[in-house]
Amino acid sequence: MKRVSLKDIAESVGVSTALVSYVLNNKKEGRIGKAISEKIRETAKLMGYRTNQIARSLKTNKTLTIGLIVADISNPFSSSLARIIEDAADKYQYTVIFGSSDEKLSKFEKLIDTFLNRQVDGLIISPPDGAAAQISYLRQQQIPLVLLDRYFPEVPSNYVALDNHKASWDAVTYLVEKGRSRIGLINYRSELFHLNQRAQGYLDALRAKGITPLPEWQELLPLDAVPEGVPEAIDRLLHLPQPVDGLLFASNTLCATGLRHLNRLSLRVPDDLAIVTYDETESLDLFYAPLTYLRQPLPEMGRQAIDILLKAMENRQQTVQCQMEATLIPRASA
Amino acid sequence: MKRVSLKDIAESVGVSTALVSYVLNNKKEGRIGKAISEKIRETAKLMGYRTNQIARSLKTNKTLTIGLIVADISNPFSSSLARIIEDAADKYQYTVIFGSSDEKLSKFEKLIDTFLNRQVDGLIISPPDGAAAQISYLRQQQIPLVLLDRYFPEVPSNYVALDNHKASWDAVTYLVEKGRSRIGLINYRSELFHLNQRAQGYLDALRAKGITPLPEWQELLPLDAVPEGVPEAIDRLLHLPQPVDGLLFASNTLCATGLRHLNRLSLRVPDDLAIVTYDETESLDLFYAPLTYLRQPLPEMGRQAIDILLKAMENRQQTVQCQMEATLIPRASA
DNA sequence: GTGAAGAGTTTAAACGATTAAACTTTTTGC
DNA sequence: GCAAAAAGTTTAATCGTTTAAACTCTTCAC
Repeated sequence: MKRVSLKDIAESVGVSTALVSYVLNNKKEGRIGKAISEKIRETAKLMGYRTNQIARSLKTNKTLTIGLIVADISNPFSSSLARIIEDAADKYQYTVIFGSSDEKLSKFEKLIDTFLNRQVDGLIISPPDGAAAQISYLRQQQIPLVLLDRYFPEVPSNYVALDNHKASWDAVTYLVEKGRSRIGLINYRSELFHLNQRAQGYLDALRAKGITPLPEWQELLPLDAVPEGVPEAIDRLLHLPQPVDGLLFASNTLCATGLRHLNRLSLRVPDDLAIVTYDETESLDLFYAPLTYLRQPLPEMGRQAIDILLKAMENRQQTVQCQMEATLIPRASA
Repeated sequence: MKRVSLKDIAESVGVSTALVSYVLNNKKEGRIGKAISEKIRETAKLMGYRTNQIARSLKTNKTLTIGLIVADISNPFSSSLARIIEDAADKYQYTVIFGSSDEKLSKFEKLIDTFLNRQVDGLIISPPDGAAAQISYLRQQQIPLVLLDRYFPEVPSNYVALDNHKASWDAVTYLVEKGRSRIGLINYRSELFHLNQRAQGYLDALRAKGITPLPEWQELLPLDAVPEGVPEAIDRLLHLPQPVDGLLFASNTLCATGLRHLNRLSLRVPDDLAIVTYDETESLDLFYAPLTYLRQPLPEMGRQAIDILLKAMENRQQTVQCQMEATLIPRASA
């Protein structure tokens, strides 16, 4: 069942492959005989022709493919973005290949390698900790790229990210204004700038409100120790001499794990503990006190990422950096 | 910043491109001079050579790419499978391109088209309603493929799917044995075989237990009316002259929407209403009565799908059909 | 009638790899 | 010493497109 090529059509119609190509691509408008053009189209359809995109890519040096690297496609945050990017890319005929780095630099490098070998036209990347050098290499190689969700302030590059400092600031300010004064933060232990910004915003907001943040209010967990780590962290925060009365989760995963644990405790949200979390997941609704959360504008972020990427693919010069704002959605938990 | 090709290396070293190709691909082992082989490798590294996978694909007629079509990559069911498939594919050097059909035949056809133009080596597909003809076409074209989660009993093809009849049967039997006698089912209105099996298993299990299922116990919702539909359906079931005392959700989305509504009602789960649902999501844990659910063996399903696909890519003849069993995980809701 | 313009089509190279087959040089056996 | 085998390397075709340039007819103006 050999696939039909331009040549097959050309032979069948009795013309050159060039003509077939011109007709099927609507090039040389008007300069092609009506009758023959019809005949070619017909024959192509009849023979079930489909463009070999690989051959075309080789010749045109465009694959119409975008590489998407996320931390973990099975995380709702990533998969929501993936969906938005898929749709936006599709509008411009682009197809998306994806990979999950699992926050591991080695996996990340492997994915970059694979995607470059496949000649992707551009990359949308949520880089893991330590990927600054790779990003900088890609830029130097003039690979069109946009960082999404995370970036490295020391490495110039396009990015679309949340203003995490402000988001944390808003969340903490809100908690303080709701009367909380000892506010905990559960975050990852990592060098990732966006996570540090989440911490910094938290600290700065507390200080701005005249509260001196205690070091023990901040719980930092290794990236790979969430299931056990979060419950322990919560317990520590609740067993301080002065237990926290407010809590901010720095990610959906931390929060989901945390809520499961809180469900088992006797304390009551929000009376004993007010909670705000980053990110939106369906589970936030089902907790007995639906969670107050920081909504990231994912649709805008995804669309912006594609827009910037497309621009970068045309013009490799300029750098676009896009800071988005989170919206605090107040609900029952705080 | 032109990319480096075999030719560039060949010229730089002063040999033919053939030799460079042989060396870099470790072909013709032993038949190549040690010194020159070293030199070539060195130069390749120095010049930053990377294989142009597009050119290779054109020649070898293999793209090392798998097309994955799901209903919606942002649905946790799909993205979990995507992740498993990504990992399994990666083991064999395959990359995954994906697309969401949104349960629309037209989108599905477009995706198939795009993926075939891109010469994917094989397809893993969760087909939407009405896609039987396309599947049958693909088979006739000898495109290696595996259906996942759904299949068409009238169209022979490889598939990996749940034994949905048994899963529903188990769930209903469990509910009846827990003392429930009026059991509702919230399902989609569709021709999709797997959904019908979920309904059929439900009906058969009731009858096997000597219960005559009332038609009004079965609520069928259009695929695009979940947000409004589910609450209404629940209300109808609860306002029957003899309200239902057990309920089975046929999917994670139906359930998530349902739980949100149930949270607002005064009735108590499981006392007033026992619930079982298909699929696993983190939100099931956070409902005040953690949900009893039917766990699909996603890791096995994903791995099997890749296994079968790889086999199909070698040998287009045989058809493998793989029925998996769901596990009922009893928890607080029933 | 003739040269130029226009219309319609073909030629042929190129993209960057792979690989069978051919070729050249060295080694080996006797 | 010399043929044959082995070792090492090159030649050249090919995959299926795209596309500039060349080519061949008509048609038209004057």
